[in-house]
Amino acid sequence: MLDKSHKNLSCSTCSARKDSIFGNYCECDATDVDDLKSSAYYKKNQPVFLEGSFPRGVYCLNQGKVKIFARGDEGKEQIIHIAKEGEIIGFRSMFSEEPFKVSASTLEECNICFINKEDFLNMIDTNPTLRNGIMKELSKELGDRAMFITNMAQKSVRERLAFSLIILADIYGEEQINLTREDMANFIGTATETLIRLLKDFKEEGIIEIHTRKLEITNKEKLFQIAGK
Amino acid sequence: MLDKSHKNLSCSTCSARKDSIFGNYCECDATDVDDLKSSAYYKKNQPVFLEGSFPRGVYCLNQGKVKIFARGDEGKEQIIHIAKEGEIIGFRSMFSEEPFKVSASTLEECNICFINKEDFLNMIDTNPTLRNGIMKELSKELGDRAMFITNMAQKSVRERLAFSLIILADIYGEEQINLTREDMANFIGTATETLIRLLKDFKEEGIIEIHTRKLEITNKEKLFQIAGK
DNA sequence: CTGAAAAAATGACAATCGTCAGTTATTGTA
DNA sequence: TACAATAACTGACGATTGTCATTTTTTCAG
Repeated sequence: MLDKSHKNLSCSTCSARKDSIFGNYCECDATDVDDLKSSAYYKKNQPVFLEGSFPRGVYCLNQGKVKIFARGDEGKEQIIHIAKEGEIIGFRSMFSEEPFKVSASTLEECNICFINKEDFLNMIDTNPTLRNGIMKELSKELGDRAMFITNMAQKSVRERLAFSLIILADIYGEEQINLTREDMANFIGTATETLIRLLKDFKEEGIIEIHTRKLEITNKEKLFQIAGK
Repeated sequence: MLDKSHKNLSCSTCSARKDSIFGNYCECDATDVDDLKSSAYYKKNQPVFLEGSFPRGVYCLNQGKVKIFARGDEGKEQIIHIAKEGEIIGFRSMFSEEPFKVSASTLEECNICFINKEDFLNMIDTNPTLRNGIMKELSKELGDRAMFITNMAQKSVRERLAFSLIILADIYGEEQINLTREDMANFIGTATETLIRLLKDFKEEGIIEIHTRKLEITNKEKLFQIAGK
């Protein structure tokens, strides 16, 4: 259970900071950001922002994971990205001056800081290093999405599952992968039933161990092999 | 046949300029850019830049269409985007400081201008309007790709074909859509044979007319209906 | 601790779609 | 204009994957 007295959160002691854009690109004192931000506790499955709405600022993840997803025509979620500690989310629509094209929702308990739109844009304007970091980030993501699209279009579901498990293992790090079957299916782009069957196959092949909700990868080599390259 | 004496190209008389980032965001005189750029004629199916290489600058399309594509594990192309007159391509990897994640190749005869990396980055640094335009562009594309991924993952090939034809009609404007079946299949994310069969269906349903290579859309309403929303 | 609700799992079945193998049509060039 | 090369097309077939219906397991609030 996370500490809900979120008032205590401080950028200077934020353990996620080292992995963030702020940590990497901003020479400025952490206290500069501290004064601008507010913090909030989010419980599991709580929306952070919604497709179609206009951004009021950016969100910086202190603790917990957040899914970024779009909805298909029949309302089915397609998870585009899973953000972890240190990531800043929701800044794209601020630059494009469009409403959000995607929604964000917590996958577990989270502590999330918020920086106001004007303050953030002001930081970008006055801090070239931060600005370049953001541009680098945007460009990198565009490259990643090109690969994501290619995988979606050309790989079988089995291959995509292997590929996605590698990505998820990276996101979850030391922890075990902890997603509902539905979320995982929506990340891979398949039906929940198909995912469940394939997970069973992987288990029988000794690639993963299933501890109810949590997944442990026992043969990463083979995952790479199935995913292709 | 395009004029191959590309030395004549000038930004101030460039008909593509009004649709470009330069036209929209750059108050600076067109002659500023003119002095920096060089121009070149590309014949059909000529590479502009290649996945894995490092960018030396950016390319601005004066005339013609260019496909942007990634390759899957077995070398199969996945077309991510088709760029038309006025678009600037190849600037993402310059910011991310990574090699190109995608390749670009002409789909027809093209005239393409080139701006050196240093000159372009210098323009970005000194021109906030242009810079914001670029950031807006990057963000917009990220939003578009989220939708692209969702379509790929959730729509049937028939739905994706309808959707893609709408996009292609927009890109080709007054002209008729003119792509090889293979390129079109690689854009939609399907096998060439499947595409051909579906085009035949669409023709029989009175949605398109096929003039050998060129496609004409005769019932756009129905395309929207099939594509979903 | 218990029961209701949510999630996970299984089975049966059909449709979509990719693959392979071969034919016909078109294009570009000598 | 002819011919070789490339692209477009057709047919047959099976594997993959989605859908629907149902059962089992897990979660969580009272």
